[in-house]
Amino acid sequence: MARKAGSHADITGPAIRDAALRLFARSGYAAVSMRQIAAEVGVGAGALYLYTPDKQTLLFDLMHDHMTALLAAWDATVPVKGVALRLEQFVAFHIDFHIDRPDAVFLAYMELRNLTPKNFAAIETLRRAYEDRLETVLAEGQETGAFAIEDTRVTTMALIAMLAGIHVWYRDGGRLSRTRIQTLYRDLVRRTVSP
Amino acid sequence: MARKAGSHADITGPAIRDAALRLFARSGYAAVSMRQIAAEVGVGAGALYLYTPDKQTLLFDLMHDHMTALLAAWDATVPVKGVALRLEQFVAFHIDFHIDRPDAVFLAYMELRNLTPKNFAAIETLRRAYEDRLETVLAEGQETGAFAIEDTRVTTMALIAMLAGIHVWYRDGGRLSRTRIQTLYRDLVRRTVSP
DNA sequence: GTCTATATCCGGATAGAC
DNA sequence: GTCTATCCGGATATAGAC
Repeated sequence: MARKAGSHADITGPAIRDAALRLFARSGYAAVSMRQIAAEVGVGAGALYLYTPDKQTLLFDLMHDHMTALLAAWDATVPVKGVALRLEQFVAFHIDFHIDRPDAVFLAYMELRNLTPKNFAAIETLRRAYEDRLETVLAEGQETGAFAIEDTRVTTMALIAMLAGIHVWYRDGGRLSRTRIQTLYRDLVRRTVSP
Repeated sequence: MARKAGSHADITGPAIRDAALRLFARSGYAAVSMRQIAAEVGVGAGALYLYTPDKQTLLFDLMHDHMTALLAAWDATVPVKGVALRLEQFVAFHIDFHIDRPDAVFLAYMELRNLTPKNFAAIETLRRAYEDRLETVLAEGQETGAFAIEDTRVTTMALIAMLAGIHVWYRDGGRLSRTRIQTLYRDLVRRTVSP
């Protein structure tokens, strides 16, 4: 995303990304026009192209930044001792990270088909890397006998899907607090893998 | 969907729906044009409007028919005795129904935001009704002591999400047969609710 | 029942003034 | 750095011929 030095660049650039993220998440990439994004930011449509070469790149950058931030955040956690606790740490981490970024999460799995093939491949690689983080934990627990898992890959996908499903119904200020949700899902996951 | 009597109506009408379903699932509602659908069917774009008043209604009809078929199919199952077996029946049913209709499944949860508010409400009601079918089974098992569930609603959403996630990675002729998948998920679900 | 032609509008992206 | 004006293509939906 090319960015020229100068007056409002530091404000307008992030504002464009924020607006695009919000609008893409709400209405879908294909249904949102560059004019809408510009209007939300308060600039003319032409000004957007000072910050992004095109609409596709704007989408890709949003998704790419989200996925790399997700991976970096998990890799920056301090592993707790014991694979069972490490799994619980993953669950709590995942819920925290995703509840804080509902729009980016929405994009990351709803707009894959609006990426060009090359961009799609890049995001898929990152997504697969995140799945592998969980699968690594499950495989370790399986080897040590801490877990009893029939098929590691299927269990990985099942748990990721279960956790990802939270965003469908979660609302700030709803019936369940974030901590309560983390407790409930920690227990669901634990039961799924415990011997 | 208005339909005039006459020569090719019985062929073209379903052909339009088939093409629209396939294209919407592949590229997304907003990214597919009426011209594309018409070309896929082999008619001019204008001819589509003999079978649907507009693009939105075409989308809604596809989603609505899928959801009502889903509910009808479940309600038509002969309940097995015992709530634990009934839950296993739900898992096998869900997997069968959804694996057979990948495109419709995709639409039903990816294109919700492209529905008008009124159409959205109608589909949401049906979706909620399906969730309630599962929740009813879980609640019954909880009451009889057959299951040990901390929060029935959360467990319902967690299991639905887990099952829905299959479509993300399932491929015909892949590593796992349908029966194998049903067995694996049956066990995952069983562990999630068993006392 | 379908086609061709068209009305009308809106999309992404660019050029040049300020 | 942003605005205004614009190019150009393609969208939905309709009208009238066959």
